[in-house]
Amino acid sequence: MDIRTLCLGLLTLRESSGYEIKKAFESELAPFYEASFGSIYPALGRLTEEGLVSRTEQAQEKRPDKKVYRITSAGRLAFLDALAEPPSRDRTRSDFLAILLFADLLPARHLAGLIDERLAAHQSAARQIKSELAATLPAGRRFVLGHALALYEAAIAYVEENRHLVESEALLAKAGPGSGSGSGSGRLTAP
Amino acid sequence: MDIRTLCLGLLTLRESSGYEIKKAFESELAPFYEASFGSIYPALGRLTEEGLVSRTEQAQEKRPDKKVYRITSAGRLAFLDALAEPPSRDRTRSDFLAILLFADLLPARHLAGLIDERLAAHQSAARQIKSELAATLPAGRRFVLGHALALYEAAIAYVEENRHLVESEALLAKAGPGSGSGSGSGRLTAP
DNA sequence: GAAACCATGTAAGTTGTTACATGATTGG
DNA sequence: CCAATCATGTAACAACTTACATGGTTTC
Repeated sequence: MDIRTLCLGLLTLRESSGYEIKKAFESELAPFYEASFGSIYPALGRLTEEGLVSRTEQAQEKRPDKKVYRITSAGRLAFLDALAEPPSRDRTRSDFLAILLFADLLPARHLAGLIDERLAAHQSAARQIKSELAATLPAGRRFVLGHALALYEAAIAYVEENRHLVESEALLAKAGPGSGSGSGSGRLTAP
Repeated sequence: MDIRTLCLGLLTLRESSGYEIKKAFESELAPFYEASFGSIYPALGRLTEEGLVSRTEQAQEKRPDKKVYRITSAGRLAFLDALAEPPSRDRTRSDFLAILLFADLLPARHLAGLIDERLAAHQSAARQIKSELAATLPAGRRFVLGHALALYEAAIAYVEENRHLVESEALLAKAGPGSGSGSGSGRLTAP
């Protein structure tokens, strides 16, 4: 799903300026999409040309005119079509995991620092989602926020329980065959 | 971390042809990176020019010469430098979650189909990771595989427990305020 | 007999980011 | 007083992907 389509989708929720669309990417669509102004403004321009959104300008003193975009009925239909398409599979890129794959090339204290930072970041993200979940929310939003929270919490738990795998110098070269550890909870090898 | 650097990293594990690097992306670096031939071959060419890898050609009958790449000591140093850089934050894009955010625009049976497919895909991915974890593995690889497994399992559990949020027509318009549901386990609202 | 695997590479195209250009207002 | 917020846009650049080009071999 490209930025253009996502802008259209966000405009089904409420009318917005480009600036507000950016913020919507950072709340509604975080943490599973992001977009910069450099892609949002051209996308809104194209949607306007295509008649999928309409634009009204609100003059403002001492600021550039605010341009408010509203989705048109053609836009709604187009967005429904896009939603009906089979979703392409998730794509993730994680420097953190790439680095940890090569853990044996790095000193344990460096890894410990990286892991501490990651845990702190995830804990703060989880806390923020929890506070958002306290409000009344549309079902889709609630589902998606809860999903993000569940993944953050799983990642935190996993990293806390298994960081010893990459932090013990003695174990860096190799680890014994897994004891199965069926359900992903608990340590993957003895400490 | 760009494809070029990741190729270099994979070559610290073993010497490989471009074709084998592609497969390594699909095993070692899955599911948190991917790359096509169109980026791998040029990356290997550039690394060779820069002296970070060496290339030897193995003539083969009835096939293009196989070109085997080996990392050089300059290459090892360069990769260590890259690993020491602070990791950029994870970026995920998920059409599935984007679609679910707009669940109220879609019929419940369509959503049910999407969710069934996602569960099947995640279950199969989890099964495959479990079988890989049965072998003896370097610590970094084990950590990273276990991480992927933990996230798949958390996603499966969450979706199974909360799909009712988006599948009950009656609840589509809005959901009540959360009962907190502190630790992400359990349902977010009553069924 | 079709699909997947082996094996390399290029060119064109997509999609997006970063930096540039500009500048007032508000909150800590 | 410094950072963040509000507000829009363009141009240059980066990084990939897809499709094209080629073709034997192995497995179901």
